[in-house]
Amino acid sequence: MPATKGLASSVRMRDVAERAGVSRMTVSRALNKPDSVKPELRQRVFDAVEELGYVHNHLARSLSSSRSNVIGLVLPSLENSIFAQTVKGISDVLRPTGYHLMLAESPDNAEEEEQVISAFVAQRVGGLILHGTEHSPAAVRMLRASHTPVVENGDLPKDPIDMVVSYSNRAASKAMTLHLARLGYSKIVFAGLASNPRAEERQKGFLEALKEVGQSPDMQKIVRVSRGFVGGEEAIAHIAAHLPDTDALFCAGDVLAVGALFDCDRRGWAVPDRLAIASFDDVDLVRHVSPGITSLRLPRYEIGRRSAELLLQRINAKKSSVKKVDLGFEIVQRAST
Amino acid sequence: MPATKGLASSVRMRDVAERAGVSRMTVSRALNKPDSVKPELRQRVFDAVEELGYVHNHLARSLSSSRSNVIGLVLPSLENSIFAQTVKGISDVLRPTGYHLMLAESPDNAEEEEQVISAFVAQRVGGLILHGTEHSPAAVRMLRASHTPVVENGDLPKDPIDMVVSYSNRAASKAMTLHLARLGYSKIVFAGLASNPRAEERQKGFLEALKEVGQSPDMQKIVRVSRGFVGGEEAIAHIAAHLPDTDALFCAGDVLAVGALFDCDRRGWAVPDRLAIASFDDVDLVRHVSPGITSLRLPRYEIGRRSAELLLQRINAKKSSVKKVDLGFEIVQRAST
DNA sequence: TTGTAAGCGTTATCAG
DNA sequence: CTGATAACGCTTACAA
Repeated sequence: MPATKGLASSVRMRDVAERAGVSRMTVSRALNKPDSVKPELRQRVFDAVEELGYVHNHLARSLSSSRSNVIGLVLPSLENSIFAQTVKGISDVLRPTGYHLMLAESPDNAEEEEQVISAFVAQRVGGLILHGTEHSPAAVRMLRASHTPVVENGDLPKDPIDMVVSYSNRAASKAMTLHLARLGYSKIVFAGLASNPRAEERQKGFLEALKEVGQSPDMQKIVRVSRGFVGGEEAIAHIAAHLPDTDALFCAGDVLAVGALFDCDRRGWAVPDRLAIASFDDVDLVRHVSPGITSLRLPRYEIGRRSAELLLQRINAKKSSVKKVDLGFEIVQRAST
Repeated sequence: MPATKGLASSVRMRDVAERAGVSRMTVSRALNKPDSVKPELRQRVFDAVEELGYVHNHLARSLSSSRSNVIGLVLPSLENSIFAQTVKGISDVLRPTGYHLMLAESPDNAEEEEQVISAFVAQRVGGLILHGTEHSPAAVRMLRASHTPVVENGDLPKDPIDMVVSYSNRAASKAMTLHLARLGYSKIVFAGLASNPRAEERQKGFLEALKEVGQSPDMQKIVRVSRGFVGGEEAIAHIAAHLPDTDALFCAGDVLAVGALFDCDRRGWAVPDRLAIASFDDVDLVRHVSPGITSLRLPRYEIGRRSAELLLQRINAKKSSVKKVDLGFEIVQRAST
């Protein structure tokens, strides 16, 4: 049993207790509920903690109390800075509460996500925020069985695991397409990444809008491209080669749209006269290029804030009322359309 | 003691043991060292795990074994996608080992970092990777006292906490400045963010290079700007107003450089003829703008990979030899200079 | 190869 | 307000 190797740390609560001349429980209380301990003893405890360099063992605390102070966040990728705002929203809520946020990256596929979720559940996190919208049945079962409070962020799923805070990818995509139609564009092409559930919703929204304005929801108007700036170039190349009369390009992501814009520049295509460009997700970059790109502004920060709030409410079992929050979106019209 | 609220999960190892008709130890072994259990029993255990939806409790495991399977990573910000590669490097090493990476964001100041480090130590992580280079004395004491293996990433500090895997900000900055001088630029301005230790090292490198080419290390040649694209605009505005004969701008970050390039575009300044632009950190964006921006390519992925490797070696107490790894950098010459 | 007993460092409970 | 004791769920050490 002696911890000869591995996790060291050595100083235990009992050491602090001895040093301060009190029982372990008094130390525990001084640390967790300072007001419940007489000022004098409390001070002795704090001094002992300081002198010994004691660091509370949350492992033991969680095990014993059946409560964790960590919230897990699963993100599909860190390459995309769009999540930075969501993280900030979560942190701002969590900071004053004593909860800590730990994130893990997981590719956008249910199997790998299951590994990550499983690791978080194994650590018995107090709650989980998931960006992915497609989950393995095993992951869902695990989450439900463990009663881990969960908030999903990436879309408004039909059958949520637990709580949802998001916007509708389909509605946003549809709204932008209608916006383009209203501006007079009639040959709109949609460029998106290879299939993931949110990308598909965005496609559906695009097609729905076409139908609504009396056009055939033609799959030919959808181009599937690679990730990154190069994806935008691919979209333009496709248009140049196969759909030359296209008058507007709607990209399912900022980076794609900027890549497309750069490529138009190189080709001498005037934006928006030869081709209008619109994008999904209003990151800083799209308003700094020229022309600025018309974009969908999504409530990234707010999603983080509300997610954390709901999680804390559920954990503290105050309200369990709210299950689904649709935070909407906004169209930012710029010079590119 | 009953877990009436909070962490639920209910299914314990003993439940699995009963169901499989074996002792808890056999379950434990089947889970952790499958080969040490007879195939038949092992299968019974796995079946029971499956049927009951059991998820291993790593809290209890770590507490009991004094070993953790999580590695913590502290990043100054997620806004900057430069860290995505480092995270990938770490993940690639960790994935096959059963270790899990958990990241936390911490602003670039020692006090807030201390909170985050403290949380990780409280969770008794198996190892820690820190990007910040400036740490509070308390944080260092805590890390040393807990014997947590630590790798620092952001620079090559004089007095490392434990291990270091990085490049030299000063050397990189100096090399790029000398590169510009070699190309014939003689009125070089350096634009950087408000002070953090790495930013200061970059300034020093710039000034050292100036001295080396026989120029006065003049603080007037250093502009302090805001974060983001707007910082690049500020740099150009400063040059236009106060240092109009500047022939090259060296930005201590990509986004700054791109912001500067965009602003030159708007002003009708030809790059590199009116003004050459170079940047720190070779992200995707800088080679997609036109002209492509000359940049310092830093070994982000490799830093992650080596950091994780060193950490695992230290944890497994194989080699404790390597303490400091300088991974260098590379200058990528493009059309902007 | 499997089982038994003790303990990891904390907190819940209840008595004082 | 403080302390003794028994868990929390797992693994180490040792015995069979």
